[in-house]
Amino acid sequence: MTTSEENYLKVIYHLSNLTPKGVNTNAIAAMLDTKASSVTDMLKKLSEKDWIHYQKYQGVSLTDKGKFNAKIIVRKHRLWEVFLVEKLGFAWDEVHEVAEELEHIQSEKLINQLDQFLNFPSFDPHGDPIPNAKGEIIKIEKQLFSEIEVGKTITCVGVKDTSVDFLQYLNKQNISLGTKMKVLEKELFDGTLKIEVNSNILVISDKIANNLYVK
Amino acid sequence: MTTSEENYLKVIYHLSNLTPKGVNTNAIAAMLDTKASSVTDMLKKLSEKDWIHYQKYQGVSLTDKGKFNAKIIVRKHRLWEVFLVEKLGFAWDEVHEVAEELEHIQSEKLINQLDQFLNFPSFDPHGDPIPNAKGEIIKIEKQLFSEIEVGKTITCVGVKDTSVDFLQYLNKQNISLGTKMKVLEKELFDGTLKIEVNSNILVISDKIANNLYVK
DNA sequence: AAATATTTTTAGATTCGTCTAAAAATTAAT
DNA sequence: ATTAATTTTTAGACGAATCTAAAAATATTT
Repeated sequence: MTTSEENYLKVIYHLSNLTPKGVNTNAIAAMLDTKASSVTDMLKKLSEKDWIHYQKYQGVSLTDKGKFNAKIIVRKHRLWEVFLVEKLGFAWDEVHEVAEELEHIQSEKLINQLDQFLNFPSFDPHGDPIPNAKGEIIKIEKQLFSEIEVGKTITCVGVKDTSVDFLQYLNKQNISLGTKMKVLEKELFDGTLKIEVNSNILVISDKIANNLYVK
Repeated sequence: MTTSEENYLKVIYHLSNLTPKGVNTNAIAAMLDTKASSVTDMLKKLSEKDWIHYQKYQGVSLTDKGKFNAKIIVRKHRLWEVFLVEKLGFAWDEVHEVAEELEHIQSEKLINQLDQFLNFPSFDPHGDPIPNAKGEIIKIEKQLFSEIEVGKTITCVGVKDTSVDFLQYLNKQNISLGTKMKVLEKELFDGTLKIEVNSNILVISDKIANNLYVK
């Protein structure tokens, strides 16, 4: 499996979890920062290898084989992220790019030993669950912060957007996994929230609240 | 720098340490398991980038820039090998292939943090020295086992050949880094040695003795 | 020093993943 | 239900890294 093929599988996997029906060519192209025509070419190849169901103009979905492969790539990505943060002292906003490279290293033994070395972590530094060697993922109930009622106190358990900009914004506000936050006010007009974090009052936008998972 | 370019630099670096003059096209091709014509193509590219001195038919040598790059790749390779053995429980005959992939991950921070995490090791699991971040390598005096006189007791400090076959032969004979060995007899005709290892008597061929570094 | 063998380079082709531009199919709007 | 807009696919090309086959340069042998 080439690096390029792996990247396509991973993107289709992530998009499948958002789009119940088939995944669009254009959506894949946008995620991979490539052209729709390149995507079509690759879809044919992935279909040949029986990793996706593909019918012209109808969008794609992963086969069982393809889904398993995708999960293993996600597993590798997230385990490496844990390694970088826990063992090498990286910040959560520094790991993505390096993990994008490390996830393509081909060695089952490597990844399973790494898993053991890290004590079989269940979540990566952004709160996303790590598939086990069989591709199984534990599902945790979590809500978007934007859905929480006024007066409730919740704990941050994940981020939806994992971009450097967003993560650094959270750093600046001292929000990280495990941070407790109380919703003080919610603006009906634009969804802006006034919240209490670490005994400070903070105003966060609708967009921020829509990218924070809490419990 | 592409993976392919890195592999060429690394091979030229290793061959330069054996061949004082220019490195041959054919030698590079043999090491990379490719064709001489492919090598010529790449040499032109490396020369363009000022990583090698190249004149048609004259063999090549690394520029200062090229040599530094090569040493950083060697540094990465050997640090990853240490990681695999020390942290993930790999045997010394299992690390090469995986390290060949890991050495191409592009992140200065990654490799320097890894170095620190491993406590700035000086040698890899095969006894080869690890260049520091500046590309400096400590040189240790060591001899080939084949050059040791009868009656002397020495310690294994490295292997010249790092192939799986050779390393597994050493495993079988319980020879590893740090193993003490005494030369009991040396056959003049073919260089065969009779030695004492871990209170056992062992006969090793000339070829074995020529691939073991001792002190 | 000429003939032979070896090494290296060139020329042209191939595969992979990508691109642009244009055509075809699908979806949305009037 | 046409027309218009969008999405997707096809056709043809390109750069990177490789290959084969043949030509050119260098090295070796007699």
